[in-house]
Amino acid sequence: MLAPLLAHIARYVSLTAAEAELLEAYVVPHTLERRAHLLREGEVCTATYFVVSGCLRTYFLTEKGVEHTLQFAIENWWLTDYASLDAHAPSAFFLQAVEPTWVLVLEQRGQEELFGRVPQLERYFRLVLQRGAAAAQHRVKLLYSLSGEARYRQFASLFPAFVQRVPQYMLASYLGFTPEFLSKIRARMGE
Amino acid sequence: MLAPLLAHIARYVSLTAAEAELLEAYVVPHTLERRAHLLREGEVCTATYFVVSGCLRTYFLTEKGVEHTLQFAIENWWLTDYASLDAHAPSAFFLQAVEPTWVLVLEQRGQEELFGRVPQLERYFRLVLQRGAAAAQHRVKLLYSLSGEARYRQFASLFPAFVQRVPQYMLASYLGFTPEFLSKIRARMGE
DNA sequence: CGCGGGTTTGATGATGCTCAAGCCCGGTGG
DNA sequence: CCACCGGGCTTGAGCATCATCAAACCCGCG
Repeated sequence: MLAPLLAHIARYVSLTAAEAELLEAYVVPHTLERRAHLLREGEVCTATYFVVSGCLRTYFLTEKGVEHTLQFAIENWWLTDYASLDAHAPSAFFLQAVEPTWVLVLEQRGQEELFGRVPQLERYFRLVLQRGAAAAQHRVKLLYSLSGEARYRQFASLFPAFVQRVPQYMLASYLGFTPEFLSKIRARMGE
Repeated sequence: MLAPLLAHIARYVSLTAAEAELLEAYVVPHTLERRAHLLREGEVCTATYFVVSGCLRTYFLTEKGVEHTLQFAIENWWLTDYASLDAHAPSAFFLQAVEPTWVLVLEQRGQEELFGRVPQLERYFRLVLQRGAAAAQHRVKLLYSLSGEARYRQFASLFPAFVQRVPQYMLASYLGFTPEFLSKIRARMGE
């Protein structure tokens, strides 16, 4: 069932019933357990993933083995490693399910053909990427303008539910500091 | 003359001569003096800009008046504020020429019509955005995995010419630290 | 019950900021 | 042609933020 994807697409462009059916041939549903990986460092990324329910993240490891989360993707977000996808090169990142997650898989292979047949989809993905670019700019702006503690406060007030869903160490690594420091922030906020 | 843009487009998709001519009607050349602005905080962004020669940057100001550079765009890069463009909302950013710069202006208005007539352009911009998404991920990875000094060393070794072209305070604000600190790094590297 | 991953707590210290002063150098006006 | 700006770069002292390391703790799960 790809109804959630069709609903999301409809926010940006309109497809005919025939076009929607065409799309169906290119998209495969897949379920993931908590902590399951879609991609590991060194592998070549061959698909983009649409989150129907649950949550994915992109992270990488430093030489010392420390995790850093680059991105979370919740319902209605697409996630992939574009650098690896484009260049057919080994990825520097991991793609992982944060919790039990239901995704739709769109393989890169054959995608150009699909877009040739359904040009509205090419527009849809352009708009999705545009939204992603805006989000990335906003992300860097936050990293640069706020202190670690202020970033946490803002994030927690914007997405209180999400803070509950995600392990603290992932959140810390997303916000750009250590789990120990996050713990100290929370202690200060508690009193 | 939009030959440089056509050359760049040809790297990704192929246009017929008629399509290239169509594009010409939508693109306006514009020259900018050093430090001239294309967009200021609070204004609504209505176009995307292609750098033919020179250099643009996106920056913003904190409440204390400190500048932070989010992005540089040199030859063959597109730059805009997608958040403002999409939502027709006041921008949080400034777009500015770092040096005398020659840009091509593609107004948002009428763009959908253009893409309707030349679907290959929609693909081109999707691919440009994909490349931008990859660059944004890489950027955050660098911010998270390297110290300030290491970021400067890496940047200087990758783009030695660019370090010459740009004022140090802009570079510092792009790399995520203060001009004073950059000065101290350089002093240490000198000896 | 015990194990183990995740979180907490505390001591110590490095990284990079703030503030303030001086300096270098290109541009402008007298 | 020189004097004087003034913006940008440099230098230094003191300090805040946040990392590191290590130990204890908590709690769900086998």
